[in-house]
Amino acid sequence: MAWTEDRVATLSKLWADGLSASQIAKQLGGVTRNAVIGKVHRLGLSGRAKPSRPKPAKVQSAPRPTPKPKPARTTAKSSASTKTKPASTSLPASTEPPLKAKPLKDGSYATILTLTDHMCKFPIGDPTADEFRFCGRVTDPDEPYCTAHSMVAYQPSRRRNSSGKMISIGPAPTSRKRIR
DNA sequence: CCCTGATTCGC
DNA sequence: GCGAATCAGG
Repeated sequence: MAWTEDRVATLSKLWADGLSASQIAKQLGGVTRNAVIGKVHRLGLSGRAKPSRPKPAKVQSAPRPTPKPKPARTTAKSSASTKTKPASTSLPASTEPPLKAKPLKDGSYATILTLTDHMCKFPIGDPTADEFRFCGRVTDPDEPYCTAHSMVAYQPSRRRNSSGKMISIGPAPTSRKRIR
């Protein structure tokens, strides 16, 4: 399974959303959690919830039989500070858009198998549940999400409504399913 | 024992 | 670049 643009986009979103690698792997399908983690590292976005760690005192002193006498690895690549995630779209309004999860109304939902190029790939529902689907609305040829969902997807930070109601779209890092 | 991410290295 | 194997920690 190749890492297409939309899959990488989904991966990035879910990873930034706080989902674990195994959950992302199950959702994407065809990959293991190791693949997800490996890709995440390759993309350069490994530490997401670790802003307070300028000195990664890794205790990698394990006597693993891995000969590595060449420390030519310049660790000066982690330059990302507490910067927010770059949003491709413009900054949304102060209040969240009135757009909620909107699956197809004729009953046919888009799944990971029925997704095509111009279908919105915004995840809806619990990723670990069987009822998990995607938006499926028409999108621009470039963006993985429909116009409305792209704004939601690239929100800089999660906010709660004044009535204590969470934005009920996207995957929620709740519930864990037993596998294996 | 279950899970998590991190790293290495053969492909 | 990819990901299984492995490591290390919670």
